[in-house]
Amino acid sequence: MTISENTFTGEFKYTLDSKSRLNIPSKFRSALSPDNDGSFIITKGMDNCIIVYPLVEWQKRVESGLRELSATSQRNRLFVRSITRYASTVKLDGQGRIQLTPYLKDFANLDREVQIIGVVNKIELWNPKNLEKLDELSPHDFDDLSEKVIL
Amino acid sequence: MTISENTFTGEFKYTLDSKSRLNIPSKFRSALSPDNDGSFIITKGMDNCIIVYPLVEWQKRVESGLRELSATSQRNRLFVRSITRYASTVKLDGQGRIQLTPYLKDFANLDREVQIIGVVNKIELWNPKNLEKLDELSPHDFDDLSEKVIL
DNA sequence: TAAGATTATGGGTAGAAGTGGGTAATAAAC
DNA sequence: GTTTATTACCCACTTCTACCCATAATCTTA
Repeated sequence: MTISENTFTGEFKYTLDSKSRLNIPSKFRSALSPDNDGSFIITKGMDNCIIVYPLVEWQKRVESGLRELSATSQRNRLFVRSITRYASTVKLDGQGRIQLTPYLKDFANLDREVQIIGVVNKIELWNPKNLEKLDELSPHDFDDLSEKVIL
Repeated sequence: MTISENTFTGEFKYTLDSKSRLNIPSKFRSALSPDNDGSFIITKGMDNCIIVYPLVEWQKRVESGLRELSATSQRNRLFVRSITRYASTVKLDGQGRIQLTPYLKDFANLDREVQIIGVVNKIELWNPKNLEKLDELSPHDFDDLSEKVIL
């Protein structure tokens, strides 16, 4: 609504129920543009987390990036396959939840607690413990990048 | 009537109520351009303060920088995540207040008294005690820091 | 100065949000 | 073809919050 569409920020700690269902924060749901029809693509992230893309964001990505990458080298093809292989479409249920696949749930070491983070055009799902382990960016790197973004 | 839109100057000392609501000075509210629809982004600053951006100011930064940063380098991923993680959208209520998130309130060590400072295109929220400490810095250090305080 | 408007602060409440569980429909396995 | 497992769709409960109304202090202006 007030937020620009398909842009997500903020952090939430929600719980996964016995049916592997996860509530998507209402702020994220309302940021989802209508043409997504309440659908996301969930797939493997690169840091032991699950990535959730709005359907249309995923499609953009496939068209602009992955397609070209996959044609070039074997290394790229492997990379692309590793991403698309475990990607699946999920749709919000009546209560605003999505269902995680067993593979992804296992991949991200999720049991009950899930840390949900908005990262601009996608959403990341973390086991809170894995998130803690993540190395913080060095102040130098932070400054360096900050200058490019001018926050 | 106002100096210029989305430009904030001056200092105020307001109180946080039992529901973690904070009044935004009326001078700041009237400086807020209408396209913000009364919304801000609040996030972590350096030195234990909270930074409040008008929504459109934040969006400019996202579009000019964050969104473009590639998701494929670990360094960039850490950077983008570290910024968006604690950023959340808040909207003025009927009385001109915003609600702080528990995390940020804790991060800035806020209990009841809040020092609100206009810093050109953003607003900073401080625990008055932390501000006193900052005043002890030499003017040179202060200037130096100010230029680098990006968040 | 008096009267009205604006501002800062407090609190109640209806509705929304997060969570849990039952059951019918569908798919998979035997 | 029958049984078992999974999924989709309801309904129920508790907690939280956005919205409303209220009051006192301050500012504006006639």
